[in-house]
Amino acid sequence: MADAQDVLSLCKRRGFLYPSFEIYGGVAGMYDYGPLGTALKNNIIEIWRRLYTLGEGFVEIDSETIGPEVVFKASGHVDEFADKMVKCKACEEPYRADHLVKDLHPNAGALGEKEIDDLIRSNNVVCPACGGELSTVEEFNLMFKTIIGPGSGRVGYMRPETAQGIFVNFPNLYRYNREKLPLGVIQVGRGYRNEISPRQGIIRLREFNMMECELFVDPEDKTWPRFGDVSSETLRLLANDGRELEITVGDAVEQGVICNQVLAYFMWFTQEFLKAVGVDGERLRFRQHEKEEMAHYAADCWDAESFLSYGWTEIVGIADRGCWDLSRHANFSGVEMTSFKRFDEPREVERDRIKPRYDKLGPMYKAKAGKIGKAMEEADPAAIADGAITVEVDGERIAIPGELFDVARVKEKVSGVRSVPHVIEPSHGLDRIIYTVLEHAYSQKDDQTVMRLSPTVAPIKVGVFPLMARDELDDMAMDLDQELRYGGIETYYDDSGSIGRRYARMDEVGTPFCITVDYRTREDGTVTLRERDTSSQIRVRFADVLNVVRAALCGADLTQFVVEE
RNA sequence: GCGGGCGUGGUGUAGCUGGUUAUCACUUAACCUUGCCAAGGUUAGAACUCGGGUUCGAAUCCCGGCGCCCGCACCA
Repeated sequence: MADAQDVLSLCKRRGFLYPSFEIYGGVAGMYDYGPLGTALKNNIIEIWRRLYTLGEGFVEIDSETIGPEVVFKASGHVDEFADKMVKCKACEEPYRADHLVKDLHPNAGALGEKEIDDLIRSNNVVCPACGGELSTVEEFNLMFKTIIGPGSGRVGYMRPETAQGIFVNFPNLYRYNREKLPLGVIQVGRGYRNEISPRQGIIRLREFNMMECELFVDPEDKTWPRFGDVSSETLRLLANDGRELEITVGDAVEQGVICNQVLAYFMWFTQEFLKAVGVDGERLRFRQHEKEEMAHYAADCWDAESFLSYGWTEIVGIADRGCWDLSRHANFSGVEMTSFKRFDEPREVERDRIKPRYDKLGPMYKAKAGKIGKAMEEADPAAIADGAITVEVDGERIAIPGELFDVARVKEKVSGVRSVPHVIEPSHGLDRIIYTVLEHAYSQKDDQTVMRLSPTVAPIKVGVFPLMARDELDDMAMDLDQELRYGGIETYYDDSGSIGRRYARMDEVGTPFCITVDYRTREDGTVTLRERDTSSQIRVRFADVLNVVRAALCGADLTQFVVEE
């Protein structure tokens, strides 16, 4: 098993990762991607993006990373995403308020600020360190707070997830999708969480990269068109009833282990993505959240976890967020966040409706009459009690006596229903995926490090060397190098030191292939192609190189290109 | 955030009962050499985590900040 220190050390040495602001001593939970890390990250993003956009027909957006307070009020992050804190007035020591009173209440974690404050006052709880008086309870929110605009502008927050940028755009996107579900929207970007104690390299960052997908589906229909294609594929699950199972996607849904087809399909989809970028399938599983572990918005949630030197680590969360987000934004914004499902045929329904007698309402309720009438029309006749209907107008409940309305049987044509879509969210921690890919690729061969990165994600695809940096071998190698680069293949030209050292250097950064121009090249126009994991070589024609490399990067059989000895 | 451990070239380290120009290896660069897997030679570059204190003198002792590791807590 690779040691995290070794992996991180290599990452720094070879330009995958650098601790941020290192010359100033660094900041915990912040890392910069170096040249190779950035290339690796871009490659992973591109694979992910293509799977979702080209593969599933989803659309991609790019939204703001700062949002006004109301967005995160609605999302719940302002209230839920915070710890309650008190500080000692004497020594300034901060404490988790709910921890100080946990012996005074059976469920201290669930108490509000005021309740905890009352408990502290009535029980004379003092600072555990110095006995000083405690401040009132404050929230320590894990979001970074800022001000939008100069002076006392609006309060804003750095987004803790990219998801909200998609939710608040739902009406636009639904329209873009020509008012049809399902609607899949993806976004790649940064999120910010002011972690209390970030650790473990890039596993827990304060500023981190996410790839999120919000899939809006009909709440009544959580089937998926391509589900049949994958139902016999297997998943490794750890359910929250304690069961560990290898089970097919189809059986998991049938037996109710995974609650619906969409969720199950995207768990499989996630697994295929992760394997494609180089996560070891043997070190991958899906763990279902415990009921109390579930986020404030989630109805069901499975984490894809990879096994690292840190232990099992969440790298993707796949949640059924239900209608939570859209409902909340509808409430807070007053904008309708629904989809409209048209019936095949408009249906005629007969129903009773309340018809207000506006001629009598007017004189009685004056200015309010209009609003009251409207509320009455929307009220259900079944709610009539003792001959009167009670409606709520501007927060006031008013009982309207029977003589002010009639109940009439009406025929209505209904052409469909409005409902708030449910959201299935595969949310990827990109930095954690990158780290997993690096650690799973890390291997030792005869005391040397070989990064067995898959060709699709490797930052450098081909090392190009002249066997000797003379006798025109270097000129030929440089021509070859340029041809490959112009052909869209990332290369690395190297003519320094021994050939073995150059191979080793490429092995260490995960370059899958190396091409060497040697003396025979001058004679018969062939070069050697060396494969990283086996060190085996084949000889191919100089003129074929671009095609050979393209085939090799796809893992295709290369025998047709091999020149006999 | 708490408790414990630790910070020396790019990496890994020696020195740390204070005292010349801070040890060694790998790495990196240039040149020579080298006819396929980190060969060799010459030369060069490169470090005491930061700040304060004690002292004639601090990599070394003391205090604090920052960072890393382990445990607890936290983890949408």
